[in-house]
Parts: sequence; C-alpha cells; structure tokens
Amino acid sequence: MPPRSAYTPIACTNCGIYQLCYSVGGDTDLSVLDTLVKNRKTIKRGDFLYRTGDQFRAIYAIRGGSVKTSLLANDGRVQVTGFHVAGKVLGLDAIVTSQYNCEATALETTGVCEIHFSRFEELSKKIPDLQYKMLKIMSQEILDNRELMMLLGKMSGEERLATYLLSMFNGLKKCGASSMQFSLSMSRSDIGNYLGLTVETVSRVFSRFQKMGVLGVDNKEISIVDVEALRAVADGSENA
Amino acid sequence: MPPRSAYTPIACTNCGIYQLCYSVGGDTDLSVLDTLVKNRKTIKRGDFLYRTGDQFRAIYAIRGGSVKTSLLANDGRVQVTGFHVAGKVLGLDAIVTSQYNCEATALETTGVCEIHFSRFEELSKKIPDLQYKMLKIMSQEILDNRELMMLLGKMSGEERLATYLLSMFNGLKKCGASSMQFSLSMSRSDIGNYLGLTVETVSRVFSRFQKMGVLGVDNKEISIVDVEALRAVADGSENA
DNA sequence: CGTTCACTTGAAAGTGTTCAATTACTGTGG
DNA sequence: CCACAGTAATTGAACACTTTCAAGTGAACG
Repeated sequence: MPPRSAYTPIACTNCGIYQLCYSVGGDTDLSVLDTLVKNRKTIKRGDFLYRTGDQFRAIYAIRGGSVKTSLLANDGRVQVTGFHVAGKVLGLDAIVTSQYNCEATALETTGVCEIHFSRFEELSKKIPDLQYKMLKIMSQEILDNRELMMLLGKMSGEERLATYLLSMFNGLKKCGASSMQFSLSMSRSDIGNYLGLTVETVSRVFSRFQKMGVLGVDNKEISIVDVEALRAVADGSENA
Repeated sequence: MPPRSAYTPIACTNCGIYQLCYSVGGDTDLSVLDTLVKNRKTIKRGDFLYRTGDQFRAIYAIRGGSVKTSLLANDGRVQVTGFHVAGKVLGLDAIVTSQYNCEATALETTGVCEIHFSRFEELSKKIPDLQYKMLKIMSQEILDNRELMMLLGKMSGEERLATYLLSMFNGLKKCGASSMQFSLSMSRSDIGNYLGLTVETVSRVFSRFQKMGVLGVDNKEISIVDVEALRAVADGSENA
C-alpha cells in the first residue's frame, strides 16, 4: 500500500473553515454561515489561488490538498513563507492593503472554500463571535510566524529540517492521519527556500538523517524512523 | 546639540492608538473611545510590559519610548522578535492563547496606553469599524513579520543591518523627526539577536559601513551619511 | 579610581554556499 | 511501452561568510 499523501483531501471537521464558521456561539443561525462556506473551488497543481497585487476580495480556507505562499522581493528574490494544508485560512494579510501581498500556489490538486470578505464583514456585524474567531485566527498566524523567525534566526540546518519535518508530521496528525510515513508535496528547492537553505544543503541533511537512521527517504516519500531522535535534533539537544 | 533619540516621546497623532481609536467612522461618539485610551502607564528601562505566560488582559499602544519583544525557547535560547516605537500596538498575539507569548521589555522610559481587551470587545460590538481597524492592524503585523522572514532567510549580514537601520530611520520619520542622526536604544547584542547575527558580526558590519563612508557610528549614536548607498546595500545591489 | 559590562578587533574554525558534474525522476511523443 | 528531453535531486570540492574563541579597548557607575 502506498503511503497516503500528507495532503490528500480528508475530512477535517475540527479545523479551518469549520473553526472559523462552525464553532461560533451555539444558538447562532448556522444556515447563514452556510452561505459563507458554500462557495467551493478546486485548483490544480501550479495554479495560483491569488497573486501579488491582485485585488483583495476573498479569504480562502483550504479543504484538502496543499498550497505554498511566497513573497516576491523587488530584486526578484523569492521567499517561501509557508506551506499550508487542510484547515488553514489564507489571504488575511491582504486586509490592510486591499491587495494580496504574496503568491498562493497549489502544490497539488487542492480544494478551497472561498469566503468573500464583504460577505464576511456583513455577517460578522450580526455575529460578534465570528469577528472574535477571526481575531483568534490572525493572532495564531502571528504566533506561528514568530516560531519561524526563531527557526530562521537561531537554528542550524539540521535543526531547521528536523523542525520542519516534525511540523509536517504534526499537521498530518491534526488532520486525522497517524502514519509515520508521508509524502512531501513540495520540491527540495521550495523546502530550502522556506528554511533559508540551499537545495544542496537540504539534500545533504536528508542524506545525513538517513545515514543516522532517523529517516527513511525515498525521493518525496519520507518515513520517520526515530521520532525521538528527530525531536532531539529539532530541540538542539546534542545527544542522539 | 545632541541628536534627538529616535524614541523620545513625541506627538504622534497619525499612528498607533490614534490609528486604532480615532480614525473610526466620523459620527461615532468619541468620548466612548476616550475611555479606552485614557488608561496610561509609564515603565522604566528594563521593566517588563508583560511576560511570557502572563494572563492576557490588555493590549498596549506605545505612546513614546521603545520596547523590545522577545521569544523564549524551551532550551533557553532567545529570539528578539521586534523593536517597537510610538504607534505600535503590542499584545495581539495573546488573543488566541489568553496568555502573552513573549516578553515585552522597555528599552528606555516608555509610555503606553493600556487597553483592556474585554472593554475593547464590548465597544467593538457597538462600533464595527473598530473591529475592522483591529483586523487591519493585525493584518499589517502579519505583513511586517513576513518581511523579517525574507531578511532572516535570504539576506547577508550587511543587507540585514542596512535594512534594519533604514527601518529605524523610517520609523523615526513616520513620527515626525527628520534628522539623519539618531540614537539606538538597544544594545548590539539585541540587534544581533534580532537579525540572526552575533554581536561580533554586527560590530564588524558597523565598522565596515563607517569605513565605506555610509554611516557615522559613535557608540549608540548613528548618523546616516549616504542614504542611497545604504539603500543599495539593503536592496542587494552590488554597486556602491 | 577601579570594577564591570558593552563593544571592538583579530585569528582560527566551522557551516553553509557555490560551482560543477552525475544520477534519478517525470512527462511527452513516437 | 520505450526513448528522449527536461527538470529535480544528489554528491563532491573549493570557497566565503559568519561564528567562535580570545584579547583588548572604552564607557558607565559605584
């Protein structure tokens, strides 16, 4: 049996758009929320969900698949700012500027739920709890970004990759899967870009982990052989 | 005449708490907003505005002075996540967890405006525009953090310091000052930590900039001699 | 006036990058 | 279904930048 992709659409009722829409106060009229959620879209690998400079109209909740977001610098440099799976809400950074500020690209066939912001605002005037949920989601995003700052500012190559793999693994678990084996939907070069490393370094660290008996690596198929060791590396503990 | 500190309290009516409270819809009852703003506090250099794990009760708008925020890792490592001056709203990352998730330390005598979150929520139910302003502020914070990711992930030491100095310079300008000379309220080691560099590297780059005729450096007193050159370095243009 | 802490500077070492070459995939058309 | 082309990934060697370690200078404060 081939390992399930980390990102194949799966039921994920405890996160994402559900988090945003269905966990509001008990006695709210849910049918009204349904109108937010119903607008579904599917995009193929390589397609853009939105691009830098596009007029901001909607936020998106990922239902299944995976999306990468990346920032374009003036000088042409690119920084991958995140990989996102089922449950993630994208496009929140566009609220200030009324334009999207990054590229959101599907890494594989991906289903999203499109939420028109005007509609959202309208509804949230009636349902204060919805606003609060949104604040929470954004607050969480700020927190997550900070962890990444720590990673980029303080960690070695090995620590970065270990941390990254664990976060992929945890994301997978959160969506209900439990296998130690999964498939990465992004390229080595995307991973490197995200972690502030070159492709070569990423590749070398993968090889090193494999030699150390921590990982099994077969191209995009990753299996975690020794979670504890991986955690130890991620935490910077210098012991095996 | 000694150069004015970048962070001495100054009138800053176009940003921060004003942004949050006074730029809401025209016909709102402003007196009600005043109750949000009135709760003022002053803290001394080294004092904490809040600490990791503290119960979340209020957000803070800086009125004058400067604050550094830093993240504590399990293994004791510290990551400075930002330096904040007049206008900045702090504590937003605490909304999800109901606890503050970082340390906020005054770098000098600093005045803040304490806004109780419960009070804010209450008011924002009546004034939807207030909620929207908050979304915008948080959205902006997400954007800012992303720039930092680019800095940490892609830039060389010189680019980092140049970018940092320009952002300090711009922050100063936004608050009304216009001098090319200012004083840094944070230590070299804080700067290094923030930029993902060691103290030694920061010091060396400062020296190099001085030798290049880009900066004048006298301990904490910085004067920008050649802004264009500094911008060129920050943008990664390899020409002087 | 001396102790302390912050900052600077130098030399050696290390980690990741760059450049270059090879191998492994992927997808397309014959 | 295979061959081919093009891209992705791996590996090696030389190099560069930043770090680390160590020493020295300077400013602040009792």
